[in-house]
Amino acid sequence: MATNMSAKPLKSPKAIQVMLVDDHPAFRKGLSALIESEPDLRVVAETGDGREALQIYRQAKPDVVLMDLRLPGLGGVEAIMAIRKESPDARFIVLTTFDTDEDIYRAIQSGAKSYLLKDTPCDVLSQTIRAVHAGTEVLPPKVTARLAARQQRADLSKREMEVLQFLVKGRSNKEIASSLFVSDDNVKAHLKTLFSKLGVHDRTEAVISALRYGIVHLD
Amino acid sequence: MATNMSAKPLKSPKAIQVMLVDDHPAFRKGLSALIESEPDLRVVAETGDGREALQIYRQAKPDVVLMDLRLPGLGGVEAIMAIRKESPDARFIVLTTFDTDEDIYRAIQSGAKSYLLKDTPCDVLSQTIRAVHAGTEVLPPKVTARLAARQQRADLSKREMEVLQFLVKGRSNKEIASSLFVSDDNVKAHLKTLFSKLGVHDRTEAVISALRYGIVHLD
DNA sequence: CGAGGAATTACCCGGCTGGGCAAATTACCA
DNA sequence: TGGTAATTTGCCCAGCCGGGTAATTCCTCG
Repeated sequence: MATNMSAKPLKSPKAIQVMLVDDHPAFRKGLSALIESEPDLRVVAETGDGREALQIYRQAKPDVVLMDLRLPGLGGVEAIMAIRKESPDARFIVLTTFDTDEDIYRAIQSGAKSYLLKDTPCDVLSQTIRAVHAGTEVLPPKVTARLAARQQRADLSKREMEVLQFLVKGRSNKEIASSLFVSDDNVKAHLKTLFSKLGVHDRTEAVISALRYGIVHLD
Repeated sequence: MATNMSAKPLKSPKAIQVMLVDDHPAFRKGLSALIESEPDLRVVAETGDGREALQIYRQAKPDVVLMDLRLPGLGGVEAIMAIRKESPDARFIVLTTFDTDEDIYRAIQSGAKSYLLKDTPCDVLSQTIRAVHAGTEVLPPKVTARLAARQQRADLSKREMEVLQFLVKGRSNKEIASSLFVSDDNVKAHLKTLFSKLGVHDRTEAVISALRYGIVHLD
């Protein structure tokens, strides 16, 4: 605790520069404490807002970004894509509570190098930061399994996604048809392919699996 | 930072004793740092497991418990009830990511004195700990609103709940009927009252609102 | 340029679903 | 003990839903 009475810097100038993006202040505080307690790691920026993350990244130019997925302002995946558009070499670790197939898939698609759940032990966290900084991808077995499961599933077409959005709002075929300015039968046609892609037999099951997979959300 | 070189204790012996129950190590670390930075607050115990919470409470006898809801081992509400059975005066602050009507309702029913979301600012957190220790109930406006909304809704009967459980599994009327050893028509009868209580017109909408309200979950 | 996938519409049909109406039994509370 | 709520079964019926089959247009990729 009291080993740093002299004027020399607490951190090596070559410490890995970490940025935190998470909307839970206390969680950020915990991550900070954790990271700062490692001699070779350093927190150089943090925010709880997705949109703000982009600006702050520009200023701080961190080596590694710890990013939550559900954020006010801009989603984590969108934030990653926005930052990578300007800085393709940016390295991201997604750190979140959510572990659906689709969340994981989209995060990796967007360029995240690792995907960890928030119940990850502290030592694994710091190790992952070092690994990702060194260029390694770090994916826990469960995450890899989910990713594989996702890739088994057929992608939904654009129209099928639209229909699915209405399904999780509880809309009937007629309502969906008139919202999309198409015929009743057309909605039924899309539902048929949607059901087979999701491996279900009716709309209620479709909503349930879509929510389970994380393809759509309730909010 | 360096004001504590002497041998006198860092904390007043009368500091409020706080216990943390949350399965995110880093979040707990953040809460600890936050609480320990207040002279009148002190973390005396922590765990990430619901079942363990009971034993640890017995040993530590904290003044206030910060409790998450989704926990391995035993749910937060169940843990609160178990502890209050032995120690009716125990004071709980629920601190969670979930904010459904039903989660809030059950937490308050179980005897929690406050309900905060994890994105709560740090200063509000410490203030709430002091307030709850002093015997005050602390409920943010949004939480109060949800609680009021919950009380508007009619309670579901035991049987209606059972039927609802099957609905969120995607079961058909026939399947539900044979699982419950009742007639087809009986399931339809329960669905009728269920729909009217939830304010919906079909099973898909019923599943959606039940999930929204937090009456049932997907896992 | 041809093949294939996406989007669209159409028809038929059996079955499940949801609404309305009625009634008997049980159980618990006032 | 009387009333209220929960649980149960039954019947009728209109309508939405899901499966099968088919054909057209458009766009893209090889």
